Amino acid sequence: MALTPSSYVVLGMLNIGARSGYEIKRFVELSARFFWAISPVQIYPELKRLEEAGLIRGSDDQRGGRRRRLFELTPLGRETLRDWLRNEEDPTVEWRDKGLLKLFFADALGPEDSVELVRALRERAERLARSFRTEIVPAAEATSLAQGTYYTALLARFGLEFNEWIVAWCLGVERDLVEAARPAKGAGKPRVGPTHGEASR
Amino acid sequence: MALTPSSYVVLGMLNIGARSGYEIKRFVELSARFFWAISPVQIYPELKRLEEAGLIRGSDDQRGGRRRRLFELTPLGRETLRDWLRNEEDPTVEWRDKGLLKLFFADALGPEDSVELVRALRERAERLARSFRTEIVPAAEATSLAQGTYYTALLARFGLEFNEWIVAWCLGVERDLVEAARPAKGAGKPRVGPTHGEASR
DNA sequence: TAGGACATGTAATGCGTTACATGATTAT
DNA sequence: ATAATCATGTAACGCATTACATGTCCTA
Repeated sequence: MALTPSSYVVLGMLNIGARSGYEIKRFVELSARFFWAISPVQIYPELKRLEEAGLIRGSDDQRGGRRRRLFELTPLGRETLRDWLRNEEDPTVEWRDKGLLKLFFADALGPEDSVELVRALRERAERLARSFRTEIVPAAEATSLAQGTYYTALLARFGLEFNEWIVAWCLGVERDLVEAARPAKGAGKPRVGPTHGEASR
Repeated sequence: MALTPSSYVVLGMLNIGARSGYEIKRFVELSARFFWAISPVQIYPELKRLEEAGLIRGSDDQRGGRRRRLFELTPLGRETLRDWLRNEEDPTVEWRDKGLLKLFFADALGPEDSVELVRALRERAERLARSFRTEIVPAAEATSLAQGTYYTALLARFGLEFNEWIVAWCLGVERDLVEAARPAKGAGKPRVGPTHGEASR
């Protein structure tokens, strides 16, 4: 059987303490979703496949009328996860950002509308940063503490710092745009050139 | 007819100077690909659809035996693009990064193997930063100059600075990992805690 | 004269999301 | 009582990638 990235998400989540499909879903929502989304519709069939392959072991946990199935990694499953983590295929990235895409085409707009696109991007990053600060980082740190893990919290902080960096970048661009608009008396677009440069470093 | 993000990529690329399907493909490879990938198989049918909808106008350009079709935006097409850029739907992001995903699960590994994951992430970002510096930014600045655009070059610089930020973040983590390994005599994993904190800001 | 860039496609496959469905338990 | 959360799925759809196909022109 061929293992997909989704398989490894499931294996990895079981390894850091998730036990049921539902818990995997919640873990993902609170962390991995930002760099690897996966939905319940993928999780449950995946659990079945992994169990058939002997990588995880499931047991029924009937509490009252509510059924649920608890899983744990088998030694084979743990080794399979570790092998994947260690193997050297180039780690692919796919980034699909409608906000950046719109900004890329912003020359089609006048200055007032285009600065609005930067602002929308910044506000999104501010919202995300806020949710990292108040929800995701604390939850990840709780998990790290409970499970004795390090990278759970590290990646949550990465998400926070990344969004803060985006905010800073947007603010730099917004500053440049108003400055470029001033001397030309609000008329022209800013020209290509040095601009705000090293906003971060 | 319903317009998809791919439709707007095509419209947007025509707006900043691409003329044929092939040129759109090349433009995308040199810029938008990093925040919105799209392949030839999507571009050509899309051109057909947009022409049928009256958003672009195509003409045959037979140079010798080599056929090619040149397109330009119609006024309606340009207005459609501008409307999309101005409308306020939340700009969705999707990030799918196998490197970050692996790092997230790195607790399954020992310290030597897990630092290797950070290094792989950093090296990828370094490669990307290099390709931005030597290829993408120069190409984008040439386009900006030729077409009188601003955001083409801006977004290329964004890609460069973003990858440089990733490199800096990885270096911070790598530093923390070796420091955490030293006092414990190479035995333990680093614990949850303050760590390198504000590597950037 | 062979390889690479130019130029445009078709067909098959697969992956993932959306919408929908079901039922139990806990909190308000 | 009602809503929210727990818990697990099915079915349909659509979008995007992969592999393949074709032919031209230019350069080394």
